[in-house]
Amino acid sequence: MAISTASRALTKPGRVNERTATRVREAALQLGYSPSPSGRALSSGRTRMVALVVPDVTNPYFFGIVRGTAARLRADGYVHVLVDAEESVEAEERALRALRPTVDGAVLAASRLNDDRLTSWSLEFPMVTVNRPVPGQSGVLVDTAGGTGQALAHLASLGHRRVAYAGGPRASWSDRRRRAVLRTAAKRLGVEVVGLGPFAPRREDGAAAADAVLHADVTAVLAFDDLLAFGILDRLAERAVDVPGAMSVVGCDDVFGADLVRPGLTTIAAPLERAGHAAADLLLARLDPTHPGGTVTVELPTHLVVRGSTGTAPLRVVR
Amino acid sequence: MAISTASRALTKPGRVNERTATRVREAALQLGYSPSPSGRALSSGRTRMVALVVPDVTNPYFFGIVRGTAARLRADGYVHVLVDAEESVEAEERALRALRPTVDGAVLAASRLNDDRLTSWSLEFPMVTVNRPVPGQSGVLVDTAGGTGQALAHLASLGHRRVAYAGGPRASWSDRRRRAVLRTAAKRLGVEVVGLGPFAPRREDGAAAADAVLHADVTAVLAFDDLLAFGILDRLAERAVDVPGAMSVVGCDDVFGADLVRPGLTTIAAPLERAGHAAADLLLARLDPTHPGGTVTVELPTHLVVRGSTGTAPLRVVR
DNA sequence: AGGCGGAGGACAAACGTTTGCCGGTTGTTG
DNA sequence: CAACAACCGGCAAACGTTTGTCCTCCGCCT
Repeated sequence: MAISTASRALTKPGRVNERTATRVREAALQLGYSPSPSGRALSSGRTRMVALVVPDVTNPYFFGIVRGTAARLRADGYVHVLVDAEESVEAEERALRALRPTVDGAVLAASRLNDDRLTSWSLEFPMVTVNRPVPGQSGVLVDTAGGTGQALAHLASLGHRRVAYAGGPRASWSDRRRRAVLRTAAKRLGVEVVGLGPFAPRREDGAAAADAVLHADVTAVLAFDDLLAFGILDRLAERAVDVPGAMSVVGCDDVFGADLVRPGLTTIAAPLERAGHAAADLLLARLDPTHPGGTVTVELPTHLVVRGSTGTAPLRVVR
Repeated sequence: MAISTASRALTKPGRVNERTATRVREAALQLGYSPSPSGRALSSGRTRMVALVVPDVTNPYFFGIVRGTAARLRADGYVHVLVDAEESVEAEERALRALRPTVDGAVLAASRLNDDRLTSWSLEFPMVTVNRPVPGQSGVLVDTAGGTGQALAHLASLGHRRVAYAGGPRASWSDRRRRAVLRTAAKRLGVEVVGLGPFAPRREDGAAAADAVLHADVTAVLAFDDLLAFGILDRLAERAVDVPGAMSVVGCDDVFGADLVRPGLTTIAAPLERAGHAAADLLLARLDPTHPGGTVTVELPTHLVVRGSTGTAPLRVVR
């Protein structure tokens, strides 16, 4: 019995006589044999591992993505290495460099890399981005811009006529798209939108955002994300501004915690777990050599979750 | 120039002539050479990977642990594979079985496995547990029991005389220890403690817990963890019970969100990031062949974070 | 009977390291 | 000057797979 026969018996159904195959399987079972991933990797050049890079593992925004990606990968017998890029371009590149020989591909969520670096990495090994379109690359996008339009309509129907947008980083693709959508939606709905920011998508930056909002003479604010919205709520409470009585607040993403704050945060729910799932799906397709190439972009819809932080517009006070 | 010389030049400082070593390093740099992890793993039997198993990646309790573990591992050039055991014993064992040949060791956070299985796995490969002592194994424990005593003292000093403990799963080692600590602390402080539960450490179970608490004629409740406390707060709000006016609530762990709820949750802060760090530290020590063996248990202290959910006891109403 | 082809098994090379061993050169010491 | 050690480079085996190629049977067809 040659080693090669055993190998084929276990991995190439039909290649060897069924009787021999059975004999091999039984022996394997009895000896407690399981193939060595290292040996496999060395021989095949594939490790069945995928890197999942996120800017910050403790940001609840990424929990869903991590979970969705993991679930899809496991279904195909892949495992993933989770990398925390610490919100830093250097750490992100360091991780990619270190992991490139180890993994078959990567999922990059909300990468901080610029287009050039991203493109250059995408030549090195198969990767899929989430919320970060790269020309010529497959990716998953969450249509928060569409949700923003919906949120604005919601506010308009509540009687708000002047609304602030507490925006995110200028470098953010999402932010750019949302500003664009807001412009046209505002015109359509007859609502005035005041763009503020940029603010970092962190709770601490909510104070500055809230102050800017209060200064902007509006009755409602759309925050770049939920973390920023949390910070805005904190600051508004501190300044004794009633939510939603005097000010309505809308977040984005519906992360863990959005229903913990009081009042509950009205927010644009992003299907993050599905996004992770889709990203892994795309990556696995690219890793499958039998699969036709080509780049695909998946865009996932969002929906508005209305909680207590939005209400009818207060009567405008002319000052 | 033999391959072996190059290998030694890169990994065994001093073994080859410094001039040769430099030459090798330069060539490596120029050719963009980096050693293949697969080849290394095959030859050395070590992969420089570690499994990190948690019952639920979306539970904020584990964020800190993940982050701390990752940081410590990265410092030694290890990477980790994050596994979501989905709160299931089967999934946990499946993951361990699948990963055993791939990783050098494992960190098990809050494992759901019973002692026998755990001991049996610990013979298979090096592992370290967090909050789950296994005889003869290294581990990290967070002293939430001590914190519970502190919390009870806090409540006593606010005038509470009868306090409920909304306990966690019977299988939980933490829960058992905390019940024991509460017994003696209650005696010392002259406070009556009513043990309730078990409740699953999830927000949804907070409703049942809150109802039990309201029925127990107490003025304060210590919850098994923050998630349960969140659920209790939800239910109390629903039933229009003022917190902390009519009922004080104390959580445990200080997870993300504890300062988002209104009122802010008084809670026993667990140094989770340090726990992850310590766990990785222990594991790396065991993986280092030059390191003396022996099992170590690290116990980390907790401290009470007082927020708005605890206040002076209301006057007792006799009914 | 001779030729053909398919099935099934074996051989060996290849993947990229690490490491035990050997041997040559050089320097040191009695 | 001889003996010996230290230094340093090379050879080859080993790790555990996968896979291209070859070989041998065996049945079948003409």
